[in-house]
Amino acid sequence: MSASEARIILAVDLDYFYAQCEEVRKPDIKNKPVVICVFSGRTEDSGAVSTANYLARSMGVKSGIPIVLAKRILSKNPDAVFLGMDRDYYEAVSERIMEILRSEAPKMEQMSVDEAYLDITDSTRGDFVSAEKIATRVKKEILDKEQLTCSVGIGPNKLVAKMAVDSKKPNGLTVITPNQVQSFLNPLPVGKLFGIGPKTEEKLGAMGIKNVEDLAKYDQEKLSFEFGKKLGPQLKRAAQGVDDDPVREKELEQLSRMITLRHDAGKFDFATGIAPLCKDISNRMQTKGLFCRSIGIITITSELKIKSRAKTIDVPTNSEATIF
DNA sequence: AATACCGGCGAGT
DNA sequence: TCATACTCGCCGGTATT
Repeated sequence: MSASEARIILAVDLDYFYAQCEEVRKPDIKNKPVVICVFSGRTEDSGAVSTANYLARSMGVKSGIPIVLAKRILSKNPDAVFLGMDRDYYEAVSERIMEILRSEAPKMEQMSVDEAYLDITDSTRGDFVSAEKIATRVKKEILDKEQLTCSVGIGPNKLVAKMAVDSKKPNGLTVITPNQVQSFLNPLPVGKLFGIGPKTEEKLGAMGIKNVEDLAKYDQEKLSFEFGKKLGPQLKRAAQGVDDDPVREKELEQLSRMITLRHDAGKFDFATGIAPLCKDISNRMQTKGLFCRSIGIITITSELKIKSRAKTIDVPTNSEATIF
């Protein structure tokens, strides 16, 4: 790669975001275990934990576990706080923070409500010491203006920046320069590599690939055969810390609305069940001035199997009736 | 042969 | 029953042009 292509990418990740937002809003819960819940309404406490503050995490409460399990874990902790998710509030906080980040670097890509990448190649002129100063400034600005901590990772591309930010949380700042990339990634188990989840980790393990170094050295042809012509090469490149994906603002391409049915379906009246969801989606699209041609429905069965059906129409729409 | 679409998975927050 | 609500990307297969 020529010197002109070298980049410096900064990844920002707001710490335990929903729970931290609640701590700012309700300072009295700051030193208690805080658990943000998505109540499904099936029974009293059915649903899952969205996120939890670090005190709750230290006791074993983490994202995705059932609320009843979290309550069991914290049952000896009378001051534990369980709050329903308030997405509108978190999104409002997020928007203000994303504005701060955008003002720091115009090349900004928001990945989710609490994560973003900045391409700071230009303002640092390729200097990682200068990059670290920007990171410190960003952290201070978010803390001063919103009383929130975040973690920052800096690397030569999005993948390494992401791996760096994940390596030290909360309130972390990790810099990985190009000549540190291999020693940083090599010893990690492949499952820690961004993009490799449980299924892929299992399959790689069966092939004798345990850590990132094993994957980085593995035969390209065999990887392509096992994982396809896209994912195969991508896996090896990721293991080598190579990633050319540019930082760019992405347009929202999918909007969805999901609910848990109050009871198992048996026979289910789609007309009454789906109508409110169509209305929600239509409202959101009209607010954002969006139109769509592809409309689908997804169901998840009691065995957690996914069934989906989709249609593409000729004339773009955002009308409730058409979507319905 | 190229492109679009479909349904199912996998991954991440 | 312990198992939320999103969003994005890829795969193999089929349909359309």
